[in-house]
Amino acid sequence: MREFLRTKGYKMTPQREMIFRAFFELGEHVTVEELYEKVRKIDPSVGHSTVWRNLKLICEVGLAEEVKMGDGVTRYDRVTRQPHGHFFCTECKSVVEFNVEPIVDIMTTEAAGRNFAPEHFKVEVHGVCAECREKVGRQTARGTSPGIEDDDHATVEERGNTSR
Amino acid sequence: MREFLRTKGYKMTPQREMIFRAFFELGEHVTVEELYEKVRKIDPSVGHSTVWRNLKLICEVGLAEEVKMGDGVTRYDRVTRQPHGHFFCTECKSVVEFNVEPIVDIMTTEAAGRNFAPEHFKVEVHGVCAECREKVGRQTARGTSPGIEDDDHATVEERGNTSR
DNA sequence: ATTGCAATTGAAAATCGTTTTCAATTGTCG
DNA sequence: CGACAATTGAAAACGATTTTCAATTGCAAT
Repeated sequence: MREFLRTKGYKMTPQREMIFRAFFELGEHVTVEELYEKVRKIDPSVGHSTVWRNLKLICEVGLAEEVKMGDGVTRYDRVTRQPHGHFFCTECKSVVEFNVEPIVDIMTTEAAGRNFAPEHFKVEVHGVCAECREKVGRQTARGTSPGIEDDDHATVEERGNTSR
Repeated sequence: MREFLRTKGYKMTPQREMIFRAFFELGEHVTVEELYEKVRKIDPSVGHSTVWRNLKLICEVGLAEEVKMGDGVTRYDRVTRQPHGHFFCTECKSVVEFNVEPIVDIMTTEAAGRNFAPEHFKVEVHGVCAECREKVGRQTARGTSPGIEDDDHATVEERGNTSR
């Protein structure tokens, strides 16, 4: 690893090693917060920005990539695995993966037709997972337009707004 | 429209009407900034937060939805149109759409198998568009051997480059 | 019309995730 | 060993978005 980084013009430091290791020990879809937590359990002196910078670095050297599910939190995914899509549960925030090979094929063809050079594919399905469907009894399944009943995303600890 | 909103418990106001109208006059992938600009050309007294709030409202009543392309800027898309994917050029920030029906079919099947209730699909291809490839001569493509097919309707929308 | 009240507004301040600044420290290479 | 660029930590800066708050304004019931 030290070598790998050196060839790219980066130095190895204790903090960096710790952060890299922690990142790869955490599973998939790691958030900075999670990584930060894990790292400072080992060494509380490691700074906020150092974790950030190194997470970025991991991406820069091609070992991970950002995954944003429009909820404001960026997650980071190792790139070692096959390309994959994500099921995002809007209720419990869980993330499940699925195979996207056939989809990537389609997109590749589509891109070629436009002389567009694809570098990265992103395929997401937002909805409600099996467990949450049971709990909440929500039924927005079919291809119908989502019910726009006001006051959704309940049960989740959102901002405690009650004013107005 | 006034009626439509009233039934949902919202009032119509001059600002609101102006903002709604402006939003629908602007094309696709509208940013708050663009909308704000357009609105305050008509009435400079309209506040920042009012535009924001109403854009959110447009989404809430189901007339538009957020489209985040991982570059920090949220765009808003009318929901009247067919579901579509986005080609996102990392160089010039242009956005081009493509049909995703076959892809949605696959995702729907995939979701059904997991008893996942899909509400929204997001399909993106990030890469370099035809024009930028010529300019920069970049070739970072993967699996794509870009046969120079007919480049048809490429509705390329230039975007002001916002640094970050 | 007049009234009551919740919805709405504008301005400013507050959040939140992320990035940058800066001085001090530490790898790496000659 | 030194020099020097890369790295670090803390704090401040940032940009997008949200909230606060007092003042205003639709709208429904009088």
